[in-house]
Amino acid sequence: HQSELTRRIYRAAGTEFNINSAKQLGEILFEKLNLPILKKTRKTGSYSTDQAVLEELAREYELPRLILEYRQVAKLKSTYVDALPALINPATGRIHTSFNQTGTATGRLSSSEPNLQNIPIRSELGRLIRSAFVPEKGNLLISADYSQVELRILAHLSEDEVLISAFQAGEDIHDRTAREVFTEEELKDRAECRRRAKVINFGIIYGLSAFGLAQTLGISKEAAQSFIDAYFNRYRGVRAWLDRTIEETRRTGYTKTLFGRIRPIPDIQSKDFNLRSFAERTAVNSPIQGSAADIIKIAMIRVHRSLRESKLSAKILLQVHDELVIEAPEAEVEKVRKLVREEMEKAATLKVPLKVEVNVADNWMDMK
DNA sequence: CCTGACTCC
DNA sequence: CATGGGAGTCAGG
Repeated sequence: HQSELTRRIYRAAGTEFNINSAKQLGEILFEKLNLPILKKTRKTGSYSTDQAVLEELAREYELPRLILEYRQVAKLKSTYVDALPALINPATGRIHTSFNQTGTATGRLSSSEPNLQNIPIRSELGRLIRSAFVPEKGNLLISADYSQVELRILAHLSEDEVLISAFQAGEDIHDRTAREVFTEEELKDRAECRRRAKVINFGIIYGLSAFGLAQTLGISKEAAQSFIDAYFNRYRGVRAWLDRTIEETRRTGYTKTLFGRIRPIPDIQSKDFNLRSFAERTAVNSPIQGSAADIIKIAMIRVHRSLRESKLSAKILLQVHDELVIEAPEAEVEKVRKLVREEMEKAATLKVPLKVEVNVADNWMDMK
């Protein structure tokens, strides 16, 4: 645990210091121990000690490895373990978040005080925090999440033939991209190819560059560029849509979601390359992320209405961008499962089906 | 109050 | 030339 980690860090550093201070840590790593300076921070030009830097240094040195572990534990403790119990409302015995409906640029909701849209799930230790979220006695939690909703929206918007046929056939989209992009020889390591294809698929939605892909996959920029070229060679419709969307945004000055939500993108006409590049990535991402936000909002209304009309007492507890968490009496679970899937899948009719995964458990950790 | 770090989709 | 979209919270300074 944390105190043991702290001792080991002081020993590796050869001195005691405030581990939470990026400034002090930078001085220890790069001035006292003379580790290689891989990156400076953007605004202040100080030594970067971010995750990517520490991970690279951790290949050769002990201290950065310990710091990474310390930071993970410290964050989980301060943000969740220490903070959440104090926010239990004595009247209800529950934590109540605020959902903000006008805070984001794309139409997503945000959640605050506390943010229940960023409860840990990826790390083993972090996941344990989810097990503290439980339903009332006699009830169960139901989680319903849209499968690959943003890539399905991309398929719809771009009308790309390969993407559409993959989703219509119910294929694993990352596997399909792997088969489209990589050679027979490369595909012998199927798992690695799928992992890379997944990074590419998501990256496309964010306007990924060869440099960014190279960084993420730990490969050369040239190799990354050839993957991207291979992707666009197979997904011609996606390339055309990206180009068309940027061109149209440049002309009109705004982007629009499937349901008409507008986001002004003034920088798209900037002469500053940096500003304009950010604007172009925003212009392709916003209609995708924003349409997904539109769809789940429609789904929330449909689910709520349908639960009421069916005289069910199940309640929507949370929305986490592509997921709804519902609390239902055990006796209602089978009905609610079916109802939620249907209402979410029918919230919008696209050129590809919307698919929803439903899971049930007696706590939020065991739901997947 | 800003920055940089960590958490999520 | 810089280099993946959208958020919130925490600690340090």
